[in-house]
Amino acid sequence: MTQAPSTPPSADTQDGPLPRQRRTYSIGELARMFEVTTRTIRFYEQEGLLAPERRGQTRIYDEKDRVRLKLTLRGKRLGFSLAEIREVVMMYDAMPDGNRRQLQRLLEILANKRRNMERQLEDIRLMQLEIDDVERRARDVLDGLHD
Amino acid sequence: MTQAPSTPPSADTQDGPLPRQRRTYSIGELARMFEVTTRTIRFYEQEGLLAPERRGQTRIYDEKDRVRLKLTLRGKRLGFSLAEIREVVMMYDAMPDGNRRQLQRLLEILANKRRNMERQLEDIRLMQLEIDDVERRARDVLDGLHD
DNA sequence: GTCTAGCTTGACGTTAACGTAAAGTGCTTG
DNA sequence: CAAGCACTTTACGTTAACGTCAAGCTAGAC
Repeated sequence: MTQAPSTPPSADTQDGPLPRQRRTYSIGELARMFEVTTRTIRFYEQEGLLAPERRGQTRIYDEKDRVRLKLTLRGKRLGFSLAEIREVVMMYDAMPDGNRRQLQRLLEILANKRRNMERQLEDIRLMQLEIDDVERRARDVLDGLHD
Repeated sequence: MTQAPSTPPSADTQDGPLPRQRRTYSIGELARMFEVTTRTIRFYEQEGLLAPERRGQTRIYDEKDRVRLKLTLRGKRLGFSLAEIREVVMMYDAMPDGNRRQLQRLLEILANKRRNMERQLEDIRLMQLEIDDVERRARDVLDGLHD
């Protein structure tokens, strides 16, 4: 429950115009931030989705890591497996020097995900209609129950 | 691969205005229809999501069962657990004589699912933007690769 | 110092959602 | 009637995604 930023002032010399966005996070911070456990975050690293630096033994996460975690969790909420997410993330990272086949494969995957999401959109639309219907009926029954 | 409706003509007497929608399905038909295995369908029954009639030992599915399976699979695609789906489905079935607390609970669950789906919609929107971005970059790199 | 909070690795446990194999039943088709 | 196919039950196996200890390191607070 205690919130303490991982980098307290530390009264260093040199606090000029430091690269503004160079903030870092501890594993616990990220865990609270996204409401997952530290175990989860370490597991994602083990699965190749994150690769934080180390200060000695301790993991240090930067902005890029945070974004990756965010995207990963979003992917999860949409039902993608960690393996799928990793595939895209890794290809994205290797993009600048990716060869043609890799890039073509990436485009395929993206097209797939797009189709997947189109379907999900449709599913959501339909499911919302169903829910509307069920709710309406439930309310009707409730109204009929004026004791 | 062979498709044969479960109720071949059977050359019975009496083929007048039979209750038009009284069609039934075998487990294999449903499986092919929704591209799941029969194991899956039996599993759903075991989990209380389906309750087909029996002709002897064999399961006979009617239109209502088919719809249930459809809704179940849609729910799955949206990331709901079988337990969640069952809860809604069972309450829906028990509705006419459901007591007030049950119905209130149902409304809660529905509100929850609604929130869930709102979030999914947002996730999809964001994810689509990400994908657009990644795809654009991939294409840029590909274009730069004119050998 | 020593105490605490938060970090580490390692390893086994757990749950959901099926897969898969074995062995038997029942219809219909040549 | 024998073959074949779709169906049945039983039961153990599998995979993903973590949970849950255990045991130990480390940096700052008192």
